[in-house]
Amino acid sequence: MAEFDLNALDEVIHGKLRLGLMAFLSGVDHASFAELKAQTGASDGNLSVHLRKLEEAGYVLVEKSFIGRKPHTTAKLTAEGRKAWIDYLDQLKRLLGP
Amino acid sequence: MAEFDLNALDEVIHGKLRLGLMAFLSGVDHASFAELKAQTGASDGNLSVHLRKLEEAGYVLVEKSFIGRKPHTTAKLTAEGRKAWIDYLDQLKRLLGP
DNA sequence: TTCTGATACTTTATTTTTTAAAGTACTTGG
DNA sequence: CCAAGTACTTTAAAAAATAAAGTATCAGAA
Repeated sequence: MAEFDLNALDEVIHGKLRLGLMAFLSGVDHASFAELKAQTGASDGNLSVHLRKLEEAGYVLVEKSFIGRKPHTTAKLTAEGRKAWIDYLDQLKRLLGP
Repeated sequence: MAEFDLNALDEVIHGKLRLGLMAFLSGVDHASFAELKAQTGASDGNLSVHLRKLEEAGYVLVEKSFIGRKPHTTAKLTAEGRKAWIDYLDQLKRLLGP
């Protein structure tokens, strides 16, 4: 009964944009909204929405501050997020085979 | 401007269930509806829908025949599907890093 | 100084996907 | 024959992704 265990693939991470965000964030300490936007090519709206989902899942920590009067958002992986990322990668490898 | 090129990730393949189907089909010559269902754990409805999407994309060839009076469906990757699969894997590797 | 365009976001609405539910058709075991 | 199971498809409902519009600030040009 050795199934291809699809349910083990983390939904939250699997979405394309979020996958890109996680991949990028896994390689840096933190990143700004603008950096994430440039790296992933996402629209503002998309980025905002998906960043929030990752935040709600506890995978990224989003910090909002002001530079002068302009809002400035930075994101970084949480410990939980890093773990989820590693797990996701493991599952993917298993799924994709040898 | 070296972006994480998310758009290069094939939408059709990326969906979880279809990813599982492609992964499984890439390792066998062909498979029956029942085998695919067992391997992926998908419900009948889901499998039917996603199999059709893969078919519409030209990635799998679905053949329907009768064994006695019962319908029997088998699926196998097309050449195009195999290529798309390899491309997908390449893109994924690139995205996920080193 | 006032207008224009750009940055930095969020919220809401629209569309697309995914999943779940129900339905059809046939077969097999009791 | 009847109940239960296989093998699907179709339709409807839920969830997700994308796009559009809106708020607020800033920076440069007229």
